[in-house]
Amino acid sequence: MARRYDPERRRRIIDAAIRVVGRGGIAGLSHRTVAAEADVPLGSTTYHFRTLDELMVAALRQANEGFAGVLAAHGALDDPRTDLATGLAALMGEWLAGDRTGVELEYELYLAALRRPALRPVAAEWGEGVAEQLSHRTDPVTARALVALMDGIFLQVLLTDTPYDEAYAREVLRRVIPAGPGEAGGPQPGPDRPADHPGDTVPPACPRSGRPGT
Amino acid sequence: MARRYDPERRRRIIDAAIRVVGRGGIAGLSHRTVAAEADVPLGSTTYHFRTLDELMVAALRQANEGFAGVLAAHGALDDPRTDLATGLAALMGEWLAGDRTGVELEYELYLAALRRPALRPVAAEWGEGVAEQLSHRTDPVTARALVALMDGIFLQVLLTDTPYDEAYAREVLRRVIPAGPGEAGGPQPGPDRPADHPGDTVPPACPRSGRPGT
DNA sequence: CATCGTTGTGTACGCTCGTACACATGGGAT
DNA sequence: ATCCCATGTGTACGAGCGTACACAACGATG
Repeated sequence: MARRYDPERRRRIIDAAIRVVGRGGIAGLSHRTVAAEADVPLGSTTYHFRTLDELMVAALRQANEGFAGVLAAHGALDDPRTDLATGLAALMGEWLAGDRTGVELEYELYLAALRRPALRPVAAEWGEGVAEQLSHRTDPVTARALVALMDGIFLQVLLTDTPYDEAYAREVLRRVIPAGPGEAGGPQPGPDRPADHPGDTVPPACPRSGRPGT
Repeated sequence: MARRYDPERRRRIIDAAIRVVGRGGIAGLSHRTVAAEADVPLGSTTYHFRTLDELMVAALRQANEGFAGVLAAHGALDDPRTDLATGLAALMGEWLAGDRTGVELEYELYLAALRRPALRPVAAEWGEGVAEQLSHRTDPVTARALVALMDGIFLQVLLTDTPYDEAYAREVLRRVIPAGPGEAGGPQPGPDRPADHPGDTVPPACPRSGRPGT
């Protein structure tokens, strides 16, 4: 039974693809390299994934534990007493300090999606995931801005080989977050969520909650 | 020494490489495609550029006019009376409105630089170029933050197929810029808010354009 | 038991790629 | 004039690629 039909084959191929991309980038991804990494015959990869895009989408979606996963793992951000900028800057540092394979994978996907429409939904999902996590603490506009800023900071770190400067990240993140009533940057004493900030002339952002299908 | 036949050979190859990358992405760049585009024999491209990385560096450096070029072309940013956030948001819109080849090329470079160390300096240059332009108006920390934020916003626009929201960009850019002596650009809404364009209205934020299916 | 169709495997074809290398060309040095 | 060598060109080779396709294994079905 298990001998013939191997439901783990598919998963193993996907895992191998993630390792291949993590090691050599998307450019190094091919049916053969994945087959070799997964220790399955070439025909097996082409059977389960007719096209490379299909394999890429499956792999990258499974590796969905990017920064959004780090955020979700630390419920700390849900605690309204912690400073959001400080927490985000710390989590960014944590993510960058570990195995950078995940970080590189995420941004490789981001940038590869520029040319491959098939990857766009997956790339968009990640940003939305982070934004959704943040929406518990701020308004949608700020959440989107924070995502954009963090993306830019990550890219700066990855592309310039400069070490991650957590204090700098904390500072600029704090600037984006509209100051609540009272102190600026400190823990928020108010019990209810600081949703809107007055004088905000920006239209409400698109919630974009739909999840694209496979 | 005296050039032999065609001193423009090299330049023509570089131009062809830029067109090739702009059309099909870096993935479509090869000695042969460039040779075909430039209408020169294959050996000519390999002679002038022994390796593909070398050709890429030359091409991308030449195409490095990018956003820094747009900034430089508009001396408007040097005028301290204009609001920096407003000006940047407008220039971003201008860059995105035109031929997007340049924008895509820029971020294509980013992608390639993630995995190819040879391209990293070129990628870093463009960010530094923008930061330097900005340094005439703000401190280095803010300049870096603005670059990061703009990168993130560009990526959001390119990846989600949402139209560029200039009002949103202006708002979040303004938050990053600390309120200075000459200009009031900070998040706090002071009594005199300069350079508020009366004309520009906000486009509807949720077009939810059809997502690219598989 | 015989048959069939789904699932998995091995191999081979045609293509593009980077690279190497022998050859052509013509201006400058002698 | 003769030679030299930087410059330019054509071709060929091996590697890796996506894809196609014939075949093997095995559960379901009659």
